[in-house]
Amino acid sequence: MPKQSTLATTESVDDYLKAILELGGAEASQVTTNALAGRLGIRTPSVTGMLQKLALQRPSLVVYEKHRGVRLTAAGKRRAWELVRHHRLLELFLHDVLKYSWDEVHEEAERLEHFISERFEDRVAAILGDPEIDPHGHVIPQKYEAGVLRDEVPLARWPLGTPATISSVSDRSAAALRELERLGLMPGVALTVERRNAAGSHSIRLGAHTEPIRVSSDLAACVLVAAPVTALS
Amino acid sequence: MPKQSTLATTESVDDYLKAILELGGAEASQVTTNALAGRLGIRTPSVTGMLQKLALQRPSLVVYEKHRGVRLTAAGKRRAWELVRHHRLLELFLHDVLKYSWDEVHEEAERLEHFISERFEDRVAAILGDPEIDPHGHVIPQKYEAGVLRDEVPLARWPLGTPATISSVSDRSAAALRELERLGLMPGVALTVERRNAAGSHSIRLGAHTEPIRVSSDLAACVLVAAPVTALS
DNA sequence: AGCCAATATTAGGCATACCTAATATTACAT
DNA sequence: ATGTAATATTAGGTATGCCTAATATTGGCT
Ligand SMILES: [Mn+2]
Ligand SMILES: [Mn+2]
Ligand SMILES: [Mn+2]
Ligand SMILES: [Mn+2]
Repeated sequence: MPKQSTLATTESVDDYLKAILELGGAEASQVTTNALAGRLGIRTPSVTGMLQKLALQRPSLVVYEKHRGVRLTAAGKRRAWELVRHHRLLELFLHDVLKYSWDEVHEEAERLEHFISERFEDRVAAILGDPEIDPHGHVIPQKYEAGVLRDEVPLARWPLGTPATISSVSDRSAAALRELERLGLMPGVALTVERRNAAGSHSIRLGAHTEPIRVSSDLAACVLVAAPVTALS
Repeated sequence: MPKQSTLATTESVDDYLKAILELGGAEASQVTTNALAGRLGIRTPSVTGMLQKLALQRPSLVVYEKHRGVRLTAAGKRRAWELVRHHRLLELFLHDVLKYSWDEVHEEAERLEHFISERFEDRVAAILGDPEIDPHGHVIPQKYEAGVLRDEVPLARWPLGTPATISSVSDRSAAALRELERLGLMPGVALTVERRNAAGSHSIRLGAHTEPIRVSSDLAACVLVAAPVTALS
C-alpha cells in the first residue's frame, strides 16, 4: 500500500487538473492557456494566474512554461486520474443504484467527484463489483492507476463502409445523450458509416437495421468508435 | 407542489443556518455571536461580518439585531431543515447501503449534505423506503417540512430510578459513538439511572442487565432519553 | 448611578479565484 | 527579415470568508 497522502486540492484546482489531463490526450502534451480557458469556461488571465500559483506550490502538480503551456507532474496525474475514477464510479452508481438516466448522471458526478472520501470511493466500487466501464462506455481507472487510453476514434474520422463498434459517448451534454439513446447509438452497438453528406452529417447503418439513419455532425462528435471486438474474452 | 426555488447558498452560509437552527432550539430563540463562533469553530468578528451580510440579502435568510443576536426567517428555516434532511438521509444511506459504521457516517454526511441535488435526495429516500429515523436515532424531517422537535432530555437530567428509553445520541464525535456502541447505549435501549457520582459520572442499569455500568459525564452528554413508549403502533 | 467583565462590533488584512483592460510575446506569412 | 494576428501575460479590481487588534456596547453588581 503506497503512501498516497491525498494532498489538499480545492474544487477549482481539481477542475484544472482534470482539464489538463483531458486536453493533453494520450501523449500528455502541453496544454495551452487558451484551451484551458475554453474548457473551463473562464477567461485566459484567470488561467495564467492559476497556473502560476499551481506551479509554485510544493510538491507541484503541474509544470508550467510561460507562453508554452502546462503539463501534469506525476502527482498531478495521480490526482487527475483519481477524479476521473470518482466521476465514472459515481456515474455508474447513480445510474445503477439510484436509477438516474444516462443523461442525468454527469452533472451530479461532476460536483460530487470533488467531495467524496476514499472510503466512499471504495464502498461504491465494492457494491458495484469493481466495475470497469461507466454508463457512457468510458473505462473506469483502477485505484492508484493511470487510466487506460483506448484506441478509439471520433465517428467522423471512421472510414466509410468499415464495420465499427461504439466504444463510448461523451457524457457532457444531456441533450445529446437523450438523442443518442433515442437513435440507439450506445456503447457496444455495431455500425457502418454509409455516406458523408454535404452539411457534415453522416448516414449510419446500425447493426441489423436495413435503412441508414442520419446523424448530425454535432451529434457524431459525441460518439467514439473502434474496430469490432473479434471474440469476447 | 409549492414553488421552492432553492436559493443559492454557499457551504459556509449553509453551516451558519444549520448552526442557528441547532442552537436556537425548539423555541427558535435568538442565537448569540459567541455561540455561533463556538459551534462553527471560527472567531466572533467573522460571525458578525457574515451575519451582517446575510441580513442584507434579499430574500433574507436571517433576522439580525446588532448586539442582540440572530434568528432564522421562514426561508432560512426551510434551507436549514433541508440540510438536516440531507444530513440524516445521507447518514442512513452510508450506514445501510455503503456499510459505514455509525461513527463514520457523520463526517461524510457533513460534507456531502451541501452538494447533493434534489434528485439525489429523492432517490436516496426512495431506496431507503422513506425512512423516519437515522442511525443515531434522530428524526429525519420530511420533504419541505420543518423537522419534529421531540420530547427528549439529556441523560444527565433524567430522574434517578425512572425507566427511560434512549431516544437518540449525538452524531458529532466518532470516538464517543464507538464507546456508546461498546457499552450498548444505542437508540431504543431501555435504562434506569441508578446513581449520580461525585465526578459527574452516572451509574446506569441497562434493560435486562443486573449490574449497572458507569458512564462518564462527557459520554452521558451525548445521550438523549425519553419516557418508554407504552405501546408500539 | 457608575464600574467592570463579558460580549460584540469596527478597522484593517490576507488567501482564493474570478474579472476587464492594457501590454507583451509568439509564430506564421510574405 | 518583418509585420501582424493569435495567444498569453501583467496590472489592477471584485466578492467571499476567514483572521487579529482595537474599540464599543451591554447588563449585572455594588
Ligand atoms: Mn468538477
Ligand atoms: Mn461518463
Ligand atoms: Mn457542513
Ligand atoms: Mn445523525
